[in-house]
Amino acid sequence: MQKLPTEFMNIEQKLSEKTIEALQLLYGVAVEKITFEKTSPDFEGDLTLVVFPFLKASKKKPEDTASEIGNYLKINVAEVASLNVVKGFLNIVIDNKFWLNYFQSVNGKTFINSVLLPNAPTVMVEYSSPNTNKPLHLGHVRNNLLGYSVAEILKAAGNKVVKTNLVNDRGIHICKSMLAWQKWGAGETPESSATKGDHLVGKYYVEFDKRYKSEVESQKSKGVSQEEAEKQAPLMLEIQEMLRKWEAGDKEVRTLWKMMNSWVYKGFEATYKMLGVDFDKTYYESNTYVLGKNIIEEGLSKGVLKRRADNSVFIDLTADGLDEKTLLRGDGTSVYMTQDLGTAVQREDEYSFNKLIYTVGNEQDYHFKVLFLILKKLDYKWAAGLHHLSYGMVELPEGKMKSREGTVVDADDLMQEMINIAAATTKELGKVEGLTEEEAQHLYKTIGLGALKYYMLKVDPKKKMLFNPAESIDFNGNTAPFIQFNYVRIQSLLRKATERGQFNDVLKTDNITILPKEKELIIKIYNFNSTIQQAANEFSPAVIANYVYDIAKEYSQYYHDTPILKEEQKNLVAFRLHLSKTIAIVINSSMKLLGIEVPERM
RNA sequence: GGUUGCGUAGCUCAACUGAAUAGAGCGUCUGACUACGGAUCAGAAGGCUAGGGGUUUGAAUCCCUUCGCGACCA
Repeated sequence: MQKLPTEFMNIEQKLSEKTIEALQLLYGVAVEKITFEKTSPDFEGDLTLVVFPFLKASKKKPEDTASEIGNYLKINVAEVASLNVVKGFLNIVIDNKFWLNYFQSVNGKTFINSVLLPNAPTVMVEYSSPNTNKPLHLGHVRNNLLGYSVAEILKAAGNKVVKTNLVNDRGIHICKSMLAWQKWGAGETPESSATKGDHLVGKYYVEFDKRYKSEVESQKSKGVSQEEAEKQAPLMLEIQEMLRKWEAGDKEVRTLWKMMNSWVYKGFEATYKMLGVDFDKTYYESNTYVLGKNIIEEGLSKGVLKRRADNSVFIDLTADGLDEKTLLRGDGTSVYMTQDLGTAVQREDEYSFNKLIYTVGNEQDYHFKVLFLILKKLDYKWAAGLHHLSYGMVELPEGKMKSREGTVVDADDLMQEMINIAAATTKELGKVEGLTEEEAQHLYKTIGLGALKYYMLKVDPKKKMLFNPAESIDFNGNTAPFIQFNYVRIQSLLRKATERGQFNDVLKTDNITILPKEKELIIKIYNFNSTIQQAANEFSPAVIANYVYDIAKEYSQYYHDTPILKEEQKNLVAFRLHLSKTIAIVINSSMKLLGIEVPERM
């Protein structure tokens, strides 16, 4: 983390200490902690103390109490330039020199330190978690972007991060595409059909579903009930037989499974690469699904788990407001929960993490609540570091995505679509002049995917969101292209200034009167580190997204009404250029945390 | 039915975890506009924060309740 000048770091604390002193001296109350707030933009000042809580002790009017405390601070804290009192709010103005000094100390520096402390906590972030029977869709996109961004934010906040992916590569749904391919695929491969592997396998999954449904329908027309028809359809019997063979390690089935999965992985790899996400470690359910049974034994011996008459094992969570949860069926087979217990323990053994973050949709809120509670009851002390990063569904303007109605938005198609829109818009605005074809293509990708990523990340993860592609790629408003544009404009400004020789290397801040907007910007820069911390604590890229938009917008206004290069005073021009440059660095760093690239020209 | 999450301008989202007149963007209306790069700028309208009650000096935020939407669990 960037070191702030001690003087600056101390200002809030100094004020806080002196306030405590004042309260003791004036009213004889002992207060442990005082926090200052940022002054509302409508009022003059930088920091604000709310005095309402002290009225009981002072037995005076809010205004008088505020003035008394204020006067004490003015005398005892040198950096206090002036004060004003509005009702119960004491607004403190900090000396301009102070902001300038601060700015000088961060000028042009990178804010995110990539060197970790030796005792940095380890945080594991699991995300993506795809099934190998179909390609990724819009919902996965939100998952991947969230997981990746949260991992980057945690890194920036000083954690050692391990990104993991748990691939669901086994089970009945995987067998479906296998069987369909075997029966009707006629040896089709990704190469022979020029199709991405995951899309090809997905096609057979759909094929199976279609045929199976028609079987069920024909059974029903013979008077069989829905439930019976589903169970007795020949395809269902075949698929179950295939799953049995897979579990028994049947050579033929396993070979088919391996081949089709390898197609899918190749497809996923391309999608991940395009999306810009990656993993340090990939787990496969085919390896982990047997885990967890030993934990059940352990739990039984500890008496935390109990066995029913039918031999199934369960845990009673009714005292915690939850239900009884079965962990092992009567026939000894395990359930999802069993596997997740085993996986968590295995990961702790491998990495001894301080935190483990599961990026999974909010439809699984209950599952994770139960999982974490069981691990706590089993007395694993690391269970306190488990966290479910739960996110809401992505909806489209036309409504919800339903795979059955064919309204699923495919991830690859979506990304291509975004790039196409970006290309069309960019060309229309005449921004590609002088770029080679290759550079132009790269720019479209940067803008298109940036727009997509920003649009999905700017919303609070736990809330459901509406995805509107056209709106996301707007060059104005709260969008990535707007932020990227402001970054690019600064680069252009700096180039021009360098040509004119206005950009001195050494920044001198003597005799500068800073504008209110400049002070605002400096304060925002100052808040960058605490914003990263907040985002890390909340596991929320939205915090960063809103921050970077705010600073870009503020800068945009500043740029518009300040003649940066026209000013006579040389050191003022240099200051404004340095301020611009630092803002560009903040924008770039923030966008990196969101996994978004910024172009140098656009 | 049980559990749980959500409900903020016409629309998409904020509000630093309880503070000042609830903020942006898009859209709408009214005026401006020969800067270093605006796909511009300045103003305006738009809100009983789903409804009701409570706690508090102070509530979009915490508690209770009704309604609406969703998700899980049978």
